[in-house]
Amino acid sequence: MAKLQKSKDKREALVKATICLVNNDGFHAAPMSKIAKMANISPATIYLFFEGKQDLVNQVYIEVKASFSDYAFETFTDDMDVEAGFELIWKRIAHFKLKEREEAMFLAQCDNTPMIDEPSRKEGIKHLQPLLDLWHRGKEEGVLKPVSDYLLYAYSINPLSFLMLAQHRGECVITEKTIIEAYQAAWDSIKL
Amino acid sequence: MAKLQKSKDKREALVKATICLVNNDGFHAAPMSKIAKMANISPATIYLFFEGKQDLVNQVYIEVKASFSDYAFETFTDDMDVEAGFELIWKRIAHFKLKEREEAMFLAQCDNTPMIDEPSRKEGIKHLQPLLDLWHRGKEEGVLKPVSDYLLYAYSINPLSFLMLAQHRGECVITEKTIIEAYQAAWDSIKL
Amino acid sequence: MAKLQKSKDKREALVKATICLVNNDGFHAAPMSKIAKMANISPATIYLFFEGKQDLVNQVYIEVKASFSDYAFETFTDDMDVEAGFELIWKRIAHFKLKEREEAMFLAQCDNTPMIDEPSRKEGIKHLQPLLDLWHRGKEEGVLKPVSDYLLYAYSINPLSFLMLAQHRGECVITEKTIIEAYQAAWDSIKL
Amino acid sequence: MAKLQKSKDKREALVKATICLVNNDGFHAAPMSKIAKMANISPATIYLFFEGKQDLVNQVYIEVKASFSDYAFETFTDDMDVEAGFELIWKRIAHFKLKEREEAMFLAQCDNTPMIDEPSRKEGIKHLQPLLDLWHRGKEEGVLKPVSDYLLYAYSINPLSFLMLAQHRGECVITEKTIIEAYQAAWDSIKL
DNA sequence: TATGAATGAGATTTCATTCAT
DNA sequence: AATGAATGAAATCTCATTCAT
Repeated sequence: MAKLQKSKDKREALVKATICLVNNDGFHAAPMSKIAKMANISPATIYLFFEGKQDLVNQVYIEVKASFSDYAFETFTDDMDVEAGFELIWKRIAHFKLKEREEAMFLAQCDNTPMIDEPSRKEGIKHLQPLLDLWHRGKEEGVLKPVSDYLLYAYSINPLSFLMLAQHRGECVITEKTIIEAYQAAWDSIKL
Repeated sequence: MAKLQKSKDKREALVKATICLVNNDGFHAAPMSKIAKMANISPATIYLFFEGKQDLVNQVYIEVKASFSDYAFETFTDDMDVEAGFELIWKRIAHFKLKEREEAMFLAQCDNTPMIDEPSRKEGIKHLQPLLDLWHRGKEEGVLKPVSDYLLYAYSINPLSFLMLAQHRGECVITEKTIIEAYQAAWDSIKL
Repeated sequence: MAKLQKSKDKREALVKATICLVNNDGFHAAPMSKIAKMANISPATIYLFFEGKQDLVNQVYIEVKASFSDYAFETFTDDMDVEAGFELIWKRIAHFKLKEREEAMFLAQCDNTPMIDEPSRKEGIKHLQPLLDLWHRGKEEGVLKPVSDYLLYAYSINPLSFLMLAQHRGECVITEKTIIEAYQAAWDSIKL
Repeated sequence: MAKLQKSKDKREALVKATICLVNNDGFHAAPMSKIAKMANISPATIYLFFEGKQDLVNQVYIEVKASFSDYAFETFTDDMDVEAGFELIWKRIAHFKLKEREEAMFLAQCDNTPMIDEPSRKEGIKHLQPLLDLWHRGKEEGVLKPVSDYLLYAYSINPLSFLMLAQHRGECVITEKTIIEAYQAAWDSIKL
């Protein structure tokens, strides 16, 4: 049990290190040796947990995406009305991005880069289903614009990633007020 | 003259090859040797035009960003009223992204990655000034929401990049109808 | 322990190979790959011990210089009178140059070339202090000419390097008789 | 004639550039392209004057050595008595090294490095014959120690190179007084 | 004669991965 | 399970040299 714990700790450290290095230097400047050093383990040990670098990144992506989705939908139930449900989910997402900046940044980079392979990307997206269902209902009820989910996502969810990145580069600061304004913009863009 | 032309051609080929390879494989999987091969020149020749790989990518970014901005603002004059001006610029941007998919993709990846260094990023952003001026006017006139430019950009411009990427991955198709819907979402998100 | 030993052996082999190749071909014709091959290791392994080629050469220089100085001053104590002390040191130096031809040759090349960077050169020279102290005393006692240490070194110590090089090129042979004659010349040049 | 002059100028510029760069960076850091740039000609043009880099360096060596020897022996005639003749030559050599620092430095580096090939080295040494003849006479007359020419050279001539190098590195300054002291040391080391 | 452009060959260095322990 | 050492393969970059003009 203690051993198993230690093993989990190592894996956890690896995941953290990967996120941190990829965020700051990009995939191409995050060598395995650096990741290992930052996680305080030997490079060779990485291969006990992951098949290789691609697998490491893929798995980190999937896990972070899952943790992101879990957070986003934790308080949501599908009996909520569409606007309330959307606001709830949106705010949870925004909160996650503020609270878990490192993980959010990592996802943003993964989503705009050929860094993750297709199967893993698909796997990561699956968790968004509750939101898609909600949107489906919203369109049926005439609350949301009758446009594709990609469009809804592009306008109501994805902009948060852009704001995150800008903040990370020190170009702007995201405050509580920003969040309120952003939600308004998000909702305005998709509501009918 | 003929020589100069040939030299320009080589540079041009290099730029094209860089865009293409980075789009498909990412910065880390676009080695100089591959870029050279695709441009049909010797790897050594790259260094006649660029100081190194970082410089190559930086310069390509700046050039593509400039060509993007030139296109976006070509028909815009600052005597237009805010909504008309915005629609004009927005549609030019959308058109550019449809027409020059490769270049647009490249920009999307650069803008979401620590691939480009800070000075080059700054250089690339400078060209957006006319849009920022228009927004400034829009806020003064009470046509636009009184929020930061980053927010306006995140909600009205950036979503197009997301749609581009999704299309590139084969997840969705962008049609004329999509563009109309997208414009509506964009304008709804920022108009007062 | 066995492992550590092996690691030290590799480093040792690298140092030996560097000295040998630089002696015969010069810095510019001693590529890392050749050095690695001669030391029977992979080129990549060099970088486990040294930061790069410049660091490799610098460190080899410092080590050889230290080993040279250690030998030169091993039997010297500062209670010896000046002439006896000088003769002792001089002969040790001469002996070192005859015995450790490779190392002596290497030092000669380093000392006459912009091959070693300034800090390392300074580091290497530090070890000569006992000789400088002896000379200081010699000048005070009126045994040595009241001239700068550089002059004393140039005339009493450095000529040995020239003879070494000439012998290495096959131009002359250094015998015991040569050493005796050389010492006489050295002493004559600096004694008052 | 004008053309011939221009051609000679180019060659001259090449020689100067080679000396300068090798002095400051060493043979290994004096690429043909840098030499060409410093001489204000195209790299290709070097090959109109020299067969390649090795040939360039060899020829520069031979020329500088010849110019050095010419200067050294210009005022010497073999009817002088040994001490006077030696003093004359020695002082001319010292003067050359002070006056033509760049060229002297270059020779010092060539003489301690596997930079020059054997035939060229031999060629360069030939010019020293008058000094060797003088020494031969000096030994016969019992004025000089009966030791090999290499020893005489090592102790009476070569030390000047060491002083030059030390001065170039900024470690010491050679003044008129230094020259007088150095001559004394030189003569003391070889006179019987 | 002179050159700017171009390059093949090779130098240095990096890195994902493996292996002996 | 865990690792430090080691490395093959490949990446970036340099340079002496050549070629078309």
